[in-house]
Amino acid sequence: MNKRPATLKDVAAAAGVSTSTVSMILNRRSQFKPEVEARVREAILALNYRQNPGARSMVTGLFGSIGLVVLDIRNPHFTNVVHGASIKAQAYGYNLIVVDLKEDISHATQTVDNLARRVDGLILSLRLTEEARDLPRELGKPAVLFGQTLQGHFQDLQTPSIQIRGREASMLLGRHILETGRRRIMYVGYSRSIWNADRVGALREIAGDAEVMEMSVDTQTMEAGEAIAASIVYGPQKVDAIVCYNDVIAIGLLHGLCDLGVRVPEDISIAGFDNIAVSRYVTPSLTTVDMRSEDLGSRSLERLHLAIESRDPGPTAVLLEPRLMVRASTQGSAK
Amino acid sequence: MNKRPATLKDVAAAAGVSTSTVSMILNRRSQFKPEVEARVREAILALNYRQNPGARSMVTGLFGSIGLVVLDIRNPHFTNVVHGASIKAQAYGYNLIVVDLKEDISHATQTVDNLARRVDGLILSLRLTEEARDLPRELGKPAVLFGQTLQGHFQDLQTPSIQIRGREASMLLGRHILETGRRRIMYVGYSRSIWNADRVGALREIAGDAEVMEMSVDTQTMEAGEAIAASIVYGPQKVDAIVCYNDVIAIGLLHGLCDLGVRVPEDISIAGFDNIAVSRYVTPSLTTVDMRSEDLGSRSLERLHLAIESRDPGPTAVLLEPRLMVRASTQGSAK
DNA sequence: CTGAGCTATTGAAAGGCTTCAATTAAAATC
DNA sequence: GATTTTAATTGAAGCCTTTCAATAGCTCAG
Repeated sequence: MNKRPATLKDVAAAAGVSTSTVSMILNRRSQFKPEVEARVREAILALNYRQNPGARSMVTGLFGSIGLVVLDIRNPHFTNVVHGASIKAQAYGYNLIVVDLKEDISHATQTVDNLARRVDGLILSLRLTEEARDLPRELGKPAVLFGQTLQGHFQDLQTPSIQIRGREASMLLGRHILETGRRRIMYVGYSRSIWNADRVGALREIAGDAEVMEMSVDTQTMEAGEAIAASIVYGPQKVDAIVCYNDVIAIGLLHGLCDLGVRVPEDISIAGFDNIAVSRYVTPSLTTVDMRSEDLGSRSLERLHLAIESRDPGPTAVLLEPRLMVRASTQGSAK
Repeated sequence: MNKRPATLKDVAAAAGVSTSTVSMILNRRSQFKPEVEARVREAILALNYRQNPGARSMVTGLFGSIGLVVLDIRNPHFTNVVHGASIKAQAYGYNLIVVDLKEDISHATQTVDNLARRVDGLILSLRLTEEARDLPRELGKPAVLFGQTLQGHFQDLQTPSIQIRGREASMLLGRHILETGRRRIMYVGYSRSIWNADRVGALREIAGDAEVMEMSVDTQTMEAGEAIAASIVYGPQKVDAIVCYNDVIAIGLLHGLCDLGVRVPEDISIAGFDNIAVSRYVTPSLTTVDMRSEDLGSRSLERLHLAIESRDPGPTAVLLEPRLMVRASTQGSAK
């Protein structure tokens, strides 16, 4: 039942040709008599032969796998990135090795370095290059970075990247909030994020006479968002709108506010980033900015595929436009 | 910059020993003079040597990877399974190759068969064995199945499995709903699920004089849940409680009901399965049954690890207990 | 009919690692 | 100090595939 899998040699013997012939046919390297080819294909089927990936990778240096490193797979944003990448990976015939850092970026260099030895290319969160700027170049493997643009960073990257305009995203959201008459905006950031300054900066730039305040949570969880509600409501600063680092935090916070009897959006309006699936289904439905999570994943994989085949490069950095999704949590003017 | 990575031979030369010695040390196969070992380790560090996984796998037949096949990674239930598995994978030093079937089970056999050739073991959704009963045995690789028990199935599996008691889950939820005085229960299933009969059966078994009705949706999305709301509210049958196939559908449906002006839980109470993170954060918060998603993943990987090391078998099927999570969506008696 | 020019096919090497039997060095015994 | 035991180390084979130079088999021009 658990018999040794057939090898190239077995197939060659069965078809009465040399192993080279079989290998050539498998890799479409040259023309063969149709009759020979048919005989070989038949033998392959009969023996249920599959290439031994180890042996193959030893000589070609290729693995047929791509490594995808995400910060936290439970965050639907990253899940969607994985999903997008997975679709394309399947189309191109790659396996996807998913590494979940679980927000612990400290061993990332080590992890990525290890991963690099067993894949044909890597898709990495832009965030990682902040820890180790030269990481992608030291890998010796093609890599693509994905994530949000960061003012003054990532532009000179040698490594190709799929980036989504971060400042535009903030401004889209900020303008919408200002248009609804809000004047005291709280930005709830994620303390370990490198984008906080960018986000707040963009908001302040368009704020005019409105005030933009700032605070942070320590984990990207709904619990963290919920926990912060009281300090906003009972804090010293009056607030009439909240912009959260992402939808996960926003949803937690939204829930926390409602528990405290705050009316959303009448008393305080609230919004997030990412446009995760559930945002439309919380109450009130959450205004957010679609950060193109799935596109980030699929385009990264496409770009990486090109790099692996060493075709093109094409533009090094692809910029994606965020999309504002206005929903109930910011509808209606301030009272 | 992109110089050839160091090989065993390089290390051996640098340390002044044979390649066998280095290999032995790396695989802790026998005792060496501390001094020799130190010299070798130093050389490894100095040359930044890493084993070539291809070459290694060729001779050992091992890959250092595990394949995890899920039905839909965007469903937080499966995301949590991946997360649980990922934690243990990291602990044991495996890479996790995640394959997302995207609910399309038709090519599963092919996909899994391919995957099996490049991993040391597989973690598969129990659901797959329904398509191809002997799949795990034909793989020639250790496998672990995970998912819900199904009356009259999966008990005689030769393959180890981590199963969660499905009927108990339904009964836990059913009893709770009956205790709140509901008498007309609608079960909203997923049309492609093989567990519908089990779920409904379990509910009917404890229903007494209460009525259990049944309908289905075609995709496991919030949209699908939302879309079905009207047909429940305006349908011919009066309903005072809804049990959904999972939280994703339940959340969509909950939203749809609220849009139609139905008061939850006063008019209709609603519950789901899985206990995904967001269930606590929708309004009203959703009663559900925790299906131990993360444990399913982590225990599957632990079990698989044992099988790969060919230690034990231990019990073939591990049964996990579901946990009822009572929240606002079913609180309070029927009006 | 011969030899040149192609084409279809093959032989053999290479790639990096593990393993087992064999060798050498060290330790123990008398 | 010579000999036996035991421990530390190594040589060489083998894993399976790809590739490149080389061969064999044809065709065709002269």
